[in-house]
Amino acid sequence: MPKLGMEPIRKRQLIAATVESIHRNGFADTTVQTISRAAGLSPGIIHHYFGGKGPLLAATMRALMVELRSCLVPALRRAVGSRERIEAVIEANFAERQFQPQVIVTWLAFWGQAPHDPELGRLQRIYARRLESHLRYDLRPLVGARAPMVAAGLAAMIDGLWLSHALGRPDAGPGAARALARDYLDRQLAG
Amino acid sequence: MPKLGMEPIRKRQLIAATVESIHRNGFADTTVQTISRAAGLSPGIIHHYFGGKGPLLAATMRALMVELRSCLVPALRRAVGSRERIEAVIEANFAERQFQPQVIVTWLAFWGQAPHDPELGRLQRIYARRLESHLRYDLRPLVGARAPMVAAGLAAMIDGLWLSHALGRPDAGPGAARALARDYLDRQLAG
Amino acid sequence: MPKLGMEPIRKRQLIAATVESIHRNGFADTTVQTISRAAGLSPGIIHHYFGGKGPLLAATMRALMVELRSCLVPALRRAVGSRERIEAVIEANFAERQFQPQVIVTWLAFWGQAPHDPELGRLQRIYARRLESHLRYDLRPLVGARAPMVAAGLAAMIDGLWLSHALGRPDAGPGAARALARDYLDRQLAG
Amino acid sequence: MPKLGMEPIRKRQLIAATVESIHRNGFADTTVQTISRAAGLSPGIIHHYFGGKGPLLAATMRALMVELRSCLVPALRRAVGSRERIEAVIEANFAERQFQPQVIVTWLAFWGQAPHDPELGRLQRIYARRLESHLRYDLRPLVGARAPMVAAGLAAMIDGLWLSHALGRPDAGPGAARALARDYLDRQLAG
DNA sequence: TATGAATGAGGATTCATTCAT
DNA sequence: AATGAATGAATCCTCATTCAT
Repeated sequence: MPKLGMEPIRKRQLIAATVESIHRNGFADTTVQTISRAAGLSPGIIHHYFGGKGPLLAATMRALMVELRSCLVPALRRAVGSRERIEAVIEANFAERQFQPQVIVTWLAFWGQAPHDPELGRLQRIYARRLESHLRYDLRPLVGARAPMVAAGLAAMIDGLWLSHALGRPDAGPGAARALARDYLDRQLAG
Repeated sequence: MPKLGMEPIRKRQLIAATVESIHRNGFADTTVQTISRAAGLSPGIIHHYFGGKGPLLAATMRALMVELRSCLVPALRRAVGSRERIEAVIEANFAERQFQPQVIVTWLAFWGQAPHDPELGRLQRIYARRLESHLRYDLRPLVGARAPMVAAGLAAMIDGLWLSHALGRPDAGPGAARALARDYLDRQLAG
Repeated sequence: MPKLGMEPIRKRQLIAATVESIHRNGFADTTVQTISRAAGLSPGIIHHYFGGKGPLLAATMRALMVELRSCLVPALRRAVGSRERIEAVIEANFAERQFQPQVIVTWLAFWGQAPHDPELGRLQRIYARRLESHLRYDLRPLVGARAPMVAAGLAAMIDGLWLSHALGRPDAGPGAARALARDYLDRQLAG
Repeated sequence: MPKLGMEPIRKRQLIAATVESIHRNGFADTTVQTISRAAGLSPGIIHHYFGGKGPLLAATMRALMVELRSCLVPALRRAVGSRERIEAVIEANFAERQFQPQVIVTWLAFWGQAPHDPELGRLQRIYARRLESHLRYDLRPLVGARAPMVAAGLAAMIDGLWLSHALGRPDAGPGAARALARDYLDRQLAG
């Protein structure tokens, strides 16, 4: 008798194991074996549930995006003005879960791979477009025509701070990162 | 006597081919074959001159660092004040050669791999330390105690703009990038 | 659930194929491919079950030793006196299975490789020590202080006859070999 | 201007280097590179003088045979009777130069390879035939019809003692080996 | 004469994937 | 549902060999 309802459990397990393996071994050295071992399951299971390594990687990136959104959406709902909404975006990006090395390294890996994998590229473009359109939309009432430029700058700042954190640079902890991003925003809104 | 003095020529060729292959195929799909094919040489030659794929990758990262420095050093010499020196750093990082997708993607790939490869990690730490110490040194007379923070912010900004460019985001061309970085600096120095 | 219990079957198959390949191709030209082809299996299976070529070679040598012992032990049990025990050693070494060119050539190959491979060297030393200590122990009551010397001579004789057989010399068939070894023993015990 | 008369010098150098490399690295791990490095020359030189690795190996085995003969022939000339001639054979086989591990290991390697290489096989058969015909010829007047058997036994004894020495067994030094071989002869002639 | 350059076939090994159970 | 068995293509690397100089 087959156990029922295992699918969502196993899928979550395997996605978590993928993040874990990319963090531990790097993207280039992440194999079906390292993932399944990290999940405590057999290699065959990946094909059973995802149909291959590629689809699992794509599913993992999608899961990362969903998670980021699940941090962002409630914060956006609570925010009352344009500025608060932009700050909510910053907060979400530097929320504890998003700012773990595990997660950042995985984002970094997917960014590196995105130009060479159609599905990952598609997801990455969706993420980028969403982030900038959010920012631009809310920056418009605050900085007018400079909105696209400030949005680009803030997006770059956020990603750059992620990168600094992933690379283990000094002064790149969650607190400092948030402060630097807010400081950037403050100065843009001031002038 | 055989053809002599091929070593530096071949080494340069193979390093260029490595950058090319990482750009075209991604780091994870860059193999001894893709590199040697890009160089128009046989796979064996990589071991002849570098002793393996790993050393070639490290040599490529070193070459990238040397190139960046060769953009930076003369610009720093020409600069007369602290501010001019910081602007020289920005200029060098967004100079034409450094801002090619080929080069940026390669940097990105190495950053992703650095945490899992001792030699690449060493090189990456050297690069990060140099950049920030340059910035901090010259920011000190301009922003005083805020120097470390501004240095971290500017470094993140530079890397974030590289990343935006590598990921093909809009408004992330060389001109826009330079403008955003300079704008960041201006606002930090303004107060 | 997959096919279970294949491991011992496959291991025996691969060890037999190793002996076969060394016999057919020589040690230096025995590759993972020649072995797996002789076993009618794929090259990957060797790493699946043994973890590599080296461990398979060591396992093969161990299997040869086990086989030789399995000829020797019951014969020793049946033997009632010192002399009978020594004759049992001779019998075992020239038993049909041990005296096949396949097996002898494999021993010869391992002897040649033993000085350059720690694990094979270890096994070879175990074999040599066991043989001589058996012989010495049983020769002591028969030839007294000359036991070590006679043991060394008899061991050399046995190996030399193996070698002659492996090299296809005339008068080195199983019968002749046994007769020569027994003759050596007789003459040593006589005087 | 080409240096003249280098051929015999280089050939001797390369043959010595082959023996050295087989001793140090084993036959299976002896490559054109290990040989040329041991000779302090470039890899290309082997093809220049021998036309390849195979011919060099054959030349090395031939050189070993010539050396053994050069020990044997003068000793045979000095010998006055059948028994002295047989003892001369024993002496030659255990002469200092022939009983070096370097040399024995090389013989062992060639024996292992001989069944799979026509040229090495041919040489090995010549060696074996010569040794036994020498022994048989001189044993005839001493042991009559038993000559072939005693010749086979003595040949096996000699090779077995070589093997023992190569494998580093105790009581297998040059002195002990010679004593064991002579003892074998004595007892055969006695009865 | 002798070399280092260069090759490409073949080495061991790893990998994603398939499959019977 | 989930596994271990098994594969064969692809990986990095080594090798004997060729060649221009």
